[in-house]
Formats: sequence, structure tokens, C-alpha cells
Amino acid sequence: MEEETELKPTRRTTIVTLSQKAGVAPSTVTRALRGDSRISTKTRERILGLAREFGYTPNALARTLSSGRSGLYGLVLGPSTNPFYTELLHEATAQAEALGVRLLIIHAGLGPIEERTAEALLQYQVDGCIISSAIMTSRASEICAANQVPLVMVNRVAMQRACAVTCDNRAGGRELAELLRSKGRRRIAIVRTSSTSSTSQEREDAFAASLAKDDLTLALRLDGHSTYDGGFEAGRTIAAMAPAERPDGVFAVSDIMAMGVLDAFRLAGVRVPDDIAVVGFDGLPSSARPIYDLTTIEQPLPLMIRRSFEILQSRSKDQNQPEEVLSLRGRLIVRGSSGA
Amino acid sequence: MEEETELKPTRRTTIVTLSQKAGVAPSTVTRALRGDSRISTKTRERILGLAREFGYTPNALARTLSSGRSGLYGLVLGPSTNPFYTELLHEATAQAEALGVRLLIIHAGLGPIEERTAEALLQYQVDGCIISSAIMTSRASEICAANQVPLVMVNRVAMQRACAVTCDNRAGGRELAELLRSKGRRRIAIVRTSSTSSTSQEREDAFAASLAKDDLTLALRLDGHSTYDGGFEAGRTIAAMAPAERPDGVFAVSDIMAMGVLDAFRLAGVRVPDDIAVVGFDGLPSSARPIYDLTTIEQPLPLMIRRSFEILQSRSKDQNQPEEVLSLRGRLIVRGSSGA
DNA sequence: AATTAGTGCGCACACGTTTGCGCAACGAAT
DNA sequence: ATTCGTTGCGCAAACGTGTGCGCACTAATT
Repeated sequence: MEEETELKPTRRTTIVTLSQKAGVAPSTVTRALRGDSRISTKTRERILGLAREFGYTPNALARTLSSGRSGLYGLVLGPSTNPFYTELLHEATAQAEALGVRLLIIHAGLGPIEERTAEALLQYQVDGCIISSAIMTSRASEICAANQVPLVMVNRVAMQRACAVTCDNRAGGRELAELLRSKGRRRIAIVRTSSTSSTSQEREDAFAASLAKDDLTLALRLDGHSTYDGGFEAGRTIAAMAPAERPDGVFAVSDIMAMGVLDAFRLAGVRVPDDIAVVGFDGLPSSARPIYDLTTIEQPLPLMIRRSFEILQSRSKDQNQPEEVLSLRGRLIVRGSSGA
Repeated sequence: MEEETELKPTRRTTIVTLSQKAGVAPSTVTRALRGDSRISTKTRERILGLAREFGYTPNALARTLSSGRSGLYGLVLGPSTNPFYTELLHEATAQAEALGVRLLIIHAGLGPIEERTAEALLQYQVDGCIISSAIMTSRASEICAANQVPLVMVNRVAMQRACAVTCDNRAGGRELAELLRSKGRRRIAIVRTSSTSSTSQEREDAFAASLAKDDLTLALRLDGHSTYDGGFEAGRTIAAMAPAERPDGVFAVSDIMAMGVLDAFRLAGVRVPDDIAVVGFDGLPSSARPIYDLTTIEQPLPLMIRRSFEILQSRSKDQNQPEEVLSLRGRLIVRGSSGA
């Protein structure tokens, strides 16, 4: 203990270290590094040289303390059973890297965001948080509101007051219904999910409304729990029906469920699209696999994430902006599963 | 500007705020909150009460600056095309939540960890970093070494000096080979990956070594690029062979490739396991789907992550511990794809 | 020669928390 | 009545950056 001042193993080089080497004040180093115009080019070059030489890396945490901006964004993901969230994570990571900010995983899975989880947002002073899937307990959203943490819900319209960026679920549902109707499908089932999310409901409502234009109603409504296994079970149920009364079209409100439906049909010998057409929603990369060849609506994920970051950055500058809900049109991808 | 002292919108309550309300020094508040025995129970209760009343949440960043520990762990993930990384993420997130620490996404994808990316580890003063999949540029690993950032490679043995936690790939490869041999399979193909990772090579080596005991050699070696699509292509190649010379067994060194192989066989009408047996490696949840019913080795992911955190925490206390490489036995799961 | 208008930089404090040290007050033991 | 140990707490510095203000110096204008 007595010798600790001697043993200190080459501490990290900081702005203070550099200021001593350069014989200037720490504030000069800060400004030189940030390109402040008040510092002469000569001094700046010298300091930049020293910074490189001694391998200086700024301490983002200290900067946060001083400036208030952390460069950290929270990310809340849904369960691992839906690859959509994996796509979202990768897209968000890539964009964060490009923006020079970092993502903090706040939560991943099914359950709601608890108070304890929400506090992490404050503890690490995040500049904002992207929430997909999960809902917040009212206490958790109170905490965020009270502390001015900008939030944006992705693929979900908030129950609470909050910004949201979603795919246009109604337009997508309508397009898929129109497609099935145009192919002459008349007995149509839906595999939906009964979670608290708005997404499934919107897709179903618009789908059913479009069917109604041909005086059709949904022949069957099954719950697929937003999982492959749930879709598979639903598919087995449909496949087990007598061919005469079996639907000739299925809309699974998410691709992962559609994949389960398709595999169940395949195992049961129900032919797609001859016996029954199948359409999904999300545009997962795996929906393009030849084995599925699934007709679906592709969510514009890159743009959705981009807009999310824009909203967060804008709101962290001025917290009092009105909330905005953004709906982006998806792209219909017609593949073999819906029939020729 | 003149009025800004008036307009300050109820700043977040800090330790200083609390100390004023309680009429004590900030240091007393700190100690009371942390349960220091030197503070009287009465004072502590009073301060805890105020903390609740005013919704105090500690500022983790300021704490880091002062104490050196951030409670942040970096996480580097592989590409979204392999669900294994999704499982890893969710397991790591769940355990981090239980440990009261947070995960910072450092990188997700194929490319190596660049210098710029590695710097994020320093900027946010992470207590350690879990690296799966990616390799680091030598410059990046120099940076981490120089700044004493504890690293642990998961599912990968480091080229550079570093700790690692992996599944016992050799034992797994051997077990799978023994299984196929015991089922009488004699012409065996492997779908591997030529990346720089040690994992594929270890699995293949042990697999081939076991085959050699029956004087068998690998009939075919294909590159599946660790993706479904790569596995699918490999499967098509195999399926296109004349039945007489076609292999009667395939080892795909990762489940995601095995799934591609299986689907290619299905589309080509090659029957599994009658015409050809298929085995994988990783134990992905999706390998259990009835449509795949894939025999595989399940990696003990929960334990792997637990040990990883233990290693990181231990090394952040004492950086000079020798490096350790931990190999955990996987579990053979025999399913239908390898034959009865 | 006196005023002005820059240019280049330093001083000092702030951000919120932790921590080593030390100081009062109090009861107990000499 | 002095010394001692204990309990309970405060002081002040430190962590690394950012920033408002102001000072010195030079050069251009009256």
C-alpha cells in the first residue's frame, strides 16, 4: 500500500497527460481535439500528434458527465423466437456504428419492462431508447417521462404516450387480402396473435375489411403466439380439416408463424399453393428460402431504424416536441406460396 | 440566458440534492445508500426514505469515473445469418440482468473488429468484453492488451493471447462420427466452413480422426460458409450426385448449415435418413423442429456464458492472471435425422 | 500615440460520485 | 480529571471533460 504511488501501472493517457506533455492547459487540449477554431493550427497539429503518439482515447463517460450527452442508446428487443428482432438488432447496430453512437441492451425477451430495467436508462444517461416488442409497466413509463428520456416504439404503437415508427400494417393487410382475392381464394383463415400489441390487430382488421369487399369473412381464426411452434400447431389444425371444408388460403400475420404453417402443411402432405395459399408479413430473409418461397410484406427496416434515431436525436435536443407516430409503407413481395 | 437559473427544469435528484434535504454531507449520503456500517441506522433510514421520495437513481457514469468500475460489458456478435448468436445474445442478456450489469453492443456482423470499434471498449470503460465469432485486427487486440481490457472469446479459441470458453468441439465431432459409424454409414461427406475460426476445423479434425478408426475417409468436403444458403447449396450438390456414389451420411459442422442441407434434400426428393443421414452441431432450438428433427450436439450455452462472466470479473480484479481456455462438454441429442 | 478588433490561450469551476483522512462527541476505563 | 477507544459524520480531493469568462499579445485603425 505504501508503494502504490510508485506501482501505478502507466495510467491511461488523458487530456491532462497530453496537456503536460504539450505544455499547455487542459482546456486547450480539449479544444484542439474538438477542432475549435480559436486554437492555432500549429498548436492543434502538435497536440493531435501527441494524442496519436500516446494512444489517447477520450473517456466517453467523463464527457457525458460534463456535457450531458452520453452517445448511448437503449435497445429493447423481443424474444429470440422471432428472427425479426435479430434483423432489427443488426440493422440498429450497423446504423449506430455509422452514427458514432453505441447501443445498450436494456432488455430482451417476452416480459414487460420493469421498474428496475427502466432505471438502467437513467443510470447510464442514455440519449434515447428504441423499444420493440415489449410493453412497459406504467411505473416504468412514468420514470422515463419524469426524467425526459426520449422513447420510440418500433413495430408497435404505444399504449402510453410515446413516439412510434411502424410499418403500415393496414395497407399491408389490405394488399395481402387483395392478392388472395385476386387469386380466387374464398375460404380464408388467419393465424394471428393475441398479445397486447397493436400490430397483429391492425393487420387482421385491414385484412378482414378488404375481404368484406367480396362479402367474405374469415373462415377461421387461430392463435399462433408469434412463434414458429405456434404457427406449426395452427398449420396442423388446418391440415387436419376435411379437404372440403379446409380453407384455401391462410394469412399468418408474421413470417415466423407462416413458416411454421408451411412446414406443418408439408409434413401433412397439404400442397402449397395448390391446395392452399399462404401469405405472411415482415419480409424476413428466411421467407425467401426456396423451401418456403413465401409471399409477404417486407417491412422497411433500414428506414424505420433511421427515422427512429432521427426522432430520438431531435427529441433529446428539445423534449417538448409533440409526439409523432410514423407509418411507413411496406413492400409486397409476391412469391410462390400465394399461387401463380 | 439571463433567466436560465430560474428556468432550470427540475434537475435530476442527485446525492447532493439529497444531502441538502437531509442536512448532511454528500459523503454521508453515499455511505448510507451503500450500507456503510459507519452510518447510524437512524440516519440511513432517513436518507433511504428521501431517496425513494424524490426518485433518486444513481448516475452510473459518475460512479465509474470515480470508482473505475462501469458495470458495462462489451458484446461482439457474429452475423445475423446464424441464429446461434441470437441465442447467445439472449442468454448473455438474461445473465447480465441477473448480475446487475449491462451489455454494450460493440459489433455485430462478419467483419473483423477494427481499431475504431475496439476504442469504444476504452471510451466506455467496459469491465470486460465477450467476443463471439469475430476476429480482431492485431492493432485492435494491441489496444485492448495495452489498456488491460479483459477479453474472453466464446465459441472460438483465440489466435491472439486471450481467454476462451468453448464447447468441446473435438469430443462432439468424435461422438457424431461414432454415431454415424454405428449406424453403418460408410460414405460420409462434411459441410464445413473455411473461415479463420478454429471451431469448424476442430470439429472436422476429430470427426475425421474417428472415421479413420474404421478406415474411412471423408468422401466429400464442401464449404457451407456457416450459412443456411451455403448449406442449401452443398445439399443440392450432394443431391445431384448419382445415387450409387452419393454419400450416405453428412456432417454439417453447424446446425444452420444442416438445416440448409436438409431442405435441399427435401426439395430434391432425397430421403432423410433413409437415403442419407444428417447430423449437425450447436443445438439450436430450431433443430428440434419436426421438419428437421436434427441429430446434433448441444452447446452448453448457459454455462458457457456464466463461466465467461466469471472469468471477466476475476480478471478485472487482477489483470495479471494467466490466460485460461475452458472447454465444456456438449450434449449429444439423437433425433430422427441420423436414422434409427 | 491612443483606441479598437481580433487571435490564442489559461483559469477555474462544473458534472455526480467515491474515498482517505480526520475531527468531534461520548462513554468507559484509568 | 485525564486518557483512550468508539461511533458517527464532514472535508476535500479525485476521476476526465467541457465551457464561460477573461487576459495578454499582436496588428490594424483613427
